[in-house]
Amino acid sequence: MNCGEQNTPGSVTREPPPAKLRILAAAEQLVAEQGFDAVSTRDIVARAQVNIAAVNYYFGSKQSLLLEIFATRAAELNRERATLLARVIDKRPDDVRAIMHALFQPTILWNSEERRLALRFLNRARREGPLEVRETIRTDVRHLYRFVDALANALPQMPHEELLWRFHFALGALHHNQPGDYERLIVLSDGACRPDDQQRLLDHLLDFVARGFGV
Amino acid sequence: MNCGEQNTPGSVTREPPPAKLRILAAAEQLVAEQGFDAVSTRDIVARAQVNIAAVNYYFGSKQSLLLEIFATRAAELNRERATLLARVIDKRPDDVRAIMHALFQPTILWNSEERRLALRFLNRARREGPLEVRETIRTDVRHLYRFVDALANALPQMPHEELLWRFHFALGALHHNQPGDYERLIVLSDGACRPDDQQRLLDHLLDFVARGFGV
DNA sequence: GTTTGTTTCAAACACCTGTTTGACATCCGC
DNA sequence: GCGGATGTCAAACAGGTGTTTGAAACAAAC
Repeated sequence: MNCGEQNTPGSVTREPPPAKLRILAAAEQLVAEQGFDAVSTRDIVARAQVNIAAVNYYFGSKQSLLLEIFATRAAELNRERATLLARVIDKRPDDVRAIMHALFQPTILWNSEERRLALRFLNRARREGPLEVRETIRTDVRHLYRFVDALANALPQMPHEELLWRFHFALGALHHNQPGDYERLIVLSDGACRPDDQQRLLDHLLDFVARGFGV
Repeated sequence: MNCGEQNTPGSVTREPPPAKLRILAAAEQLVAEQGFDAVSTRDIVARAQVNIAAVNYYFGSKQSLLLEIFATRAAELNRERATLLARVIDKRPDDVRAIMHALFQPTILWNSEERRLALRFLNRARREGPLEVRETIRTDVRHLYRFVDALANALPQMPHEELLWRFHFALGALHHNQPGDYERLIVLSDGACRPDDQQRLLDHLLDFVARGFGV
């Protein structure tokens, strides 16, 4: 029997079967590499070595599958950022650069292929994802409020609107460091600037943004 | 007869027939509004009120049609930027903010719906366009060299690599001001920051970037 | 051994995609 | 008038899309 309505037809206490995990991994990797619209259900099941019906059996639809991956990865990222920020607020609450470091570091410094794919998937979702993803990103800004509050605390003399503009531009500078964005920098600098040198990129980015905040 | 090989089967001296122009306009508008992958040939011909075969008759393929729009609009934008830059170099060659103003202004300040759509199309092309578009953008950086040279001239003491990093981040801050990017700013500021107020956005952006350049 | 719930499978479904065809209409130069 | 190039059209093409079906396989429970 199909039970298409349920997302996890298996007993809730038992761990999900390998097939489900393989679908999640395959979908994430393919979307990260090729983009949201370029990946078909058949591409996913081919890589996961699973029958075509498995996607709808386990996730209800292709879209639900991708939304689940997005929700999982976004929560992971926001949790990591919040942890880093809490540490900064505890020790150096007036250090604007340290606050922005907590925001930037988790997306700039990655040390495993799995993490690289997860971040790439998230960025694809932001830009190419279905309307539901975009809407979630647009409205769910709770995790960003923590950073804005921390910045307002560190820069008490700055008008709030001014602070938010600068925070917005800082996010722009951050998000511009994805494949497809930084290639022109490599060409322009004739290879001198290497965005794949993560630590160096992070340093330069934080320098730029801290100056933008006026500190 | 079809003459599928030629892009402009009509006599080259005569102006293109209304049908061709209607296809160009319809394709640009639809892609600007809905994205590269979301628009089908049939969507385009429906809006242009043209038979389905007209796209391939006039442009050879859907992709060629979109590439032609991209090339036209990109050339327009770069020409405008170059004109503004030349004026700045002539009058205030040391004014970093003025140089960046020449780069930003044409994409931030637009005064017609037609122009808004053209800019939106260009941004869609950058992010979602076919590989050929991405490759063109990546390699054709001639128009950016003028700005880098102007900046290097205005900031002779700055190491070139440093300058290029900052230029790169400035482009990131610029490109982040598109629908889909700035919505969170509106939510975060509870409507106080209005990215649709073009002059205000441009001022804040130039403030931020100029500070980022250390001037 | 039978029953029950879960998982897998080949096949098909209905629909959409970009592109092509060949016939028909139109217009211009001669 | 005629011939040939130019434009338009309905129809079909070949292939891809996400999703569904119903039967089979499997495991554990009784």
